[in-house]
Amino acid sequence: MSKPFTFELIKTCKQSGARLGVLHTPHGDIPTPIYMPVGTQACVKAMTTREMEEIGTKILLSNTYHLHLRPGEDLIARAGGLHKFMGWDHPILTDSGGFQVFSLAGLRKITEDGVSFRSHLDGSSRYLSPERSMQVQEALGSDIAMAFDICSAYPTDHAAAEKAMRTTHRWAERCKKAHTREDQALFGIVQGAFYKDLRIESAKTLADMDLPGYGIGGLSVGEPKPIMYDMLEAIEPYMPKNKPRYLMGVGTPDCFLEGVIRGVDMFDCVLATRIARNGTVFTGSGRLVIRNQTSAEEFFPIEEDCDCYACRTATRAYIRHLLKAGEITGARLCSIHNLRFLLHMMEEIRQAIMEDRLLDYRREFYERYDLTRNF
RNA sequence: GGGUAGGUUCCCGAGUGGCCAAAGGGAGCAGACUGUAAAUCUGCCGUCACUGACUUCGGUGGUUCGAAUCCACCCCUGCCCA
Repeated sequence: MSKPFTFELIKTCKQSGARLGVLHTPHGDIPTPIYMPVGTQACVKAMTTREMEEIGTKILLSNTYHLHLRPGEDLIARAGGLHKFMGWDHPILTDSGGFQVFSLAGLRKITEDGVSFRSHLDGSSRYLSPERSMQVQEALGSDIAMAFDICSAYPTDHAAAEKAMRTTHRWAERCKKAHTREDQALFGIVQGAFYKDLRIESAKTLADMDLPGYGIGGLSVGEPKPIMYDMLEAIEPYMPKNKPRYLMGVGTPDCFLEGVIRGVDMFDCVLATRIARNGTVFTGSGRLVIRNQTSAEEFFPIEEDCDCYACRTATRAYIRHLLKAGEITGARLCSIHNLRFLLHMMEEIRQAIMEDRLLDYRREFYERYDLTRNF
């Protein structure tokens, strides 16, 4: 019934080397490069699944850690799986919980076997391991499951980064062994912090495991962007050509461009929806803090040429008013716009790759985009 | 007319002799945000020549080394009684 998971590399951009492909999953095909909006708790904050479809979302991300704690994977399994539970009949990727272990530092203890931590909800003692993460993700029934990994902070010394990376590799093997669902792909995650030798070793080690796809983790955790780009360039030659590469947690317009040019196929990021709720929107000329006074009497859309619902129906002045008044619709309109902005940008990037002119596209983009109004 | 409670910085509201330019909210103005403990968090919020000075707590005058705080009178507001 369910098609095997495959990645089809359609072409590489003659100008930039960027990749154009299609990911075939049991819940549909995904064109790459792709941006995956994040719906941590089985919901992209402030958005309905219908709206997610309307803005052109092809796949979204959800989270093992959060859903395990609440409502629990068993309940979701009884509901018929995550797709049915949340009313999303398109592809879903679940993160393994590895990043939560990282971002909730202080509440956890990492051993060779796994991680014990305290629930941020009620303080109860919890335990996650590669096997447990696989078990939860299989119960959720996502199309793509991520291996349970260890994400190092920036900066981290070489020895600690190496140790975390080695453990991540062993855990990836354990994930592979524990993973049983044929209709779910398991992606490994490249680690190695900010050391090229470690990154390369990680890429090679994971490539040898012959997994259906690979995340690039541990980046965008506070390091300068050039360092992140260096890491991408270092591992690119060692990443399997016929497997999708997913740069985890990255989602600014310039990072999309620079990532795609360095061989990345997939991105996810909470930034778009988070800054939306906090009153900031993406525009082709840079970010706009629409919550600020300067937008109070701007009786025109966030972007005249944007096709999103917010830009078709609302003015900046109105959205600012809603945000200031604490009306949830303000956050919703900004979320719709920001997600659409990134999804649309990826559509343009794919088109540019198709036409072998991604470097031209990048130049044109930067001509309009004010990098001092970036992230 | 009598009694009573009160008038504090944009708003609400603490403060009742020095540690007060004055708690705490709110509003306002900014900043942060990249595999979401985030519709969150942080900063500013009397003026200026800003490690100091000046103006401010209904008004005027007084007591005191020193007053938003005590006294006198006046103005205004709420409530109660006639």
